[in-house]
Amino acid sequence: MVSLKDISVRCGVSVATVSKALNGHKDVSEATKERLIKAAKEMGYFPNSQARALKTNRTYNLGVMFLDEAGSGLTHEFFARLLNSFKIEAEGAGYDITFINRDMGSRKMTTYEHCKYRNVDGVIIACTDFSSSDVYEVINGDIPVVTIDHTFEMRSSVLSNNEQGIEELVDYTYSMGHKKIAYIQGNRSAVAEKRLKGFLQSMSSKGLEIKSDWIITAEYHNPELTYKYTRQLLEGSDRPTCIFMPDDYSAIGGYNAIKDMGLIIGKDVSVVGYDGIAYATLVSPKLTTYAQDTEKIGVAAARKLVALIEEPQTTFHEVITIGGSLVKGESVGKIN
Amino acid sequence: MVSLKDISVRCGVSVATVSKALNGHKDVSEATKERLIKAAKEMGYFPNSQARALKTNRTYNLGVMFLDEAGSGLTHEFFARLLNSFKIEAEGAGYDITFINRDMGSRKMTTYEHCKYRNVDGVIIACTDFSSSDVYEVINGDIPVVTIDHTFEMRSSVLSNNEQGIEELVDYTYSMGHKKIAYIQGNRSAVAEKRLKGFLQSMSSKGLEIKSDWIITAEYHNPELTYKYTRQLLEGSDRPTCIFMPDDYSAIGGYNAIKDMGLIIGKDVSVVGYDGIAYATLVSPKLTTYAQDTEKIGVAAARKLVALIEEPQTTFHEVITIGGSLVKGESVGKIN
DNA sequence: AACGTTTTCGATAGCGCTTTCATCGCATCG
DNA sequence: CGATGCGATGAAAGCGCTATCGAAAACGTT
Repeated sequence: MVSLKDISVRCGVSVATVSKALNGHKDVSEATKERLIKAAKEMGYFPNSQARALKTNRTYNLGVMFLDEAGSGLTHEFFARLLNSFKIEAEGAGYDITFINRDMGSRKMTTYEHCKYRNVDGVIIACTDFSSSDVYEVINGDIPVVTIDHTFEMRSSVLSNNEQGIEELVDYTYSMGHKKIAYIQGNRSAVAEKRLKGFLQSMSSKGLEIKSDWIITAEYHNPELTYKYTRQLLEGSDRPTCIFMPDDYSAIGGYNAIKDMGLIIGKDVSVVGYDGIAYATLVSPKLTTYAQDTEKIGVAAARKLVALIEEPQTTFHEVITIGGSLVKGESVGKIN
Repeated sequence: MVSLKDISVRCGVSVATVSKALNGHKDVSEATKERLIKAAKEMGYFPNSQARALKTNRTYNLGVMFLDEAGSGLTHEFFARLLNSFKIEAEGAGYDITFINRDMGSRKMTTYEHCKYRNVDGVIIACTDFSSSDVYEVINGDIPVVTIDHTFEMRSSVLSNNEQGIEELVDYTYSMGHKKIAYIQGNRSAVAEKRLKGFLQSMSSKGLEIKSDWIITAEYHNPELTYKYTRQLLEGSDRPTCIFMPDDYSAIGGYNAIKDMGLIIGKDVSVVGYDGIAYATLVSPKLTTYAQDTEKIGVAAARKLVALIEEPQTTFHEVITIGGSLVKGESVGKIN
């Protein structure tokens, strides 16, 4: 590896001057600056990020914290898309992405300790158990943090407009004539709570009856469970005409339940998802859902995090809400 | 941040001794070792990975190189699952994962230069354009590399048994009575070639006719294109009884084409996918496919890469093939 | 008691970089 | 012409850590 010293020797200047020239300081003449930059390029110089980090205490590395048990995590399309846009935006700002966890190798450590060990400049927390002690430790630490879909006091977060999303879905469903709507929700979480609130408010503002039997708690990303509860709902004597599913993926479980019972989706029973994943437009009938703007969420999170790192004085903590959009599929039929 | 020096001061020993004690060297007495380790824990000490890397030239960081244009990449389930298991295995061995790309921020650089900049100990290359100059540069560099689903001379790789997978699918399809089989394949690549070879060999070994019109090149992960070609195949006067799709995801495009034409999957036309993604068992009818063992592939890649890094003398380059398994869904019907 | 051997520890150098401060030449000015 | 200021450069320190080597201490042996 070619170092600053190599360049300095070849050009007959000091290491300090080379460093300044390459970092665009102004106290070095244009002439030598040009000469040194040219030499650096010719010699294939690249700075050693470790050495620089050691000196400056800045790694230009961002930690990504998320849960990866139970096959979720990377496999989760919402998260994958989010991470993708976050990554692109962060890279554009000059930051790399590193996964942060607890216990790397034989070295026992908490996630926060891991952050310290790697010296990440900031952390994004998404798709995880926000009540875990690992999250708590990071939140209360001194590293800039942005959380996704969960807010903490004195911290920044990016949220999908979950409440409004559900409301729009209820509006649409109602406009199609549905009055008997069941609601299967995901794991207990801030997101689930927001959505449930949106659902309940919207229902009651329309004067629609909310049967407690029709509010069911299942799990996100679990089609089997949704399958089970969908059957349960449809086997009752009083059937809902429309069922809200926890998310698009688990909605497929609902689809299968309905099909298995010999009913027709969008005619006998309508279905509503949430997320707007790619499959939503591929399944038949196309799923009516609310598309979260994962790209915007990722970008917003990256920008906020970078701002918190680079301009801590002039950056304030805030809750950024990103709107999504209703996707009218074919899974909600008209009722007369 | 508490450093070695802090510990050394508090315990009245030298920095060197503390370092040795914490790294388990044998030239320090059990007594002091114990004492120092205890103090380190009490003081919340964690080594500074940058400083260590600077000295040892080992970062315990692995670079992941993959394409993320065109919405593929992280969103690709095959890759996401692969990365997940790779990550878990690597972390178990004490390595972190960092994404490696070209041009981070304003700093123009090739992927290889990025690796040098971050000093990654090794690189895994997957899901990318293996003919790109960026890959070429890394392959010819001096960093340990493992490639997925593509082999290079003098380098290690992990492959899915693509050839055999397709053969098993042909065997099964044939056993269900199919003789008129069409084959839609993905982008030109080593994988596509292997699979095509498997298909052609298997077909001819059974004496089945291979119509050149029925070998179509589409794209991986592109349901729209598969939709188009599936229609094209079925609109011809001579219809295949079974169509092989590039992958499970694009198979959904085929499903839709068939449904839109008023035909029934598994009865009028049979469908075969490839990959074994989660949706394969959720769509209806369940997709017959060949499940790649992404977990094993990721684990094998991580193990090989770590071996190449840690025991370069006793590790040889090899091509590791990971077997998958036939998934009999409901999309291939019996023909009399 | 004298010597060799082993164990335990510390001083030191240096990884590659940035940053502070001193230096020095040179133009400017009263 | 000496004082002043300014632009350009370099010497040196140090970030936190590991590795080398030599010193010192402890031990065993005759």
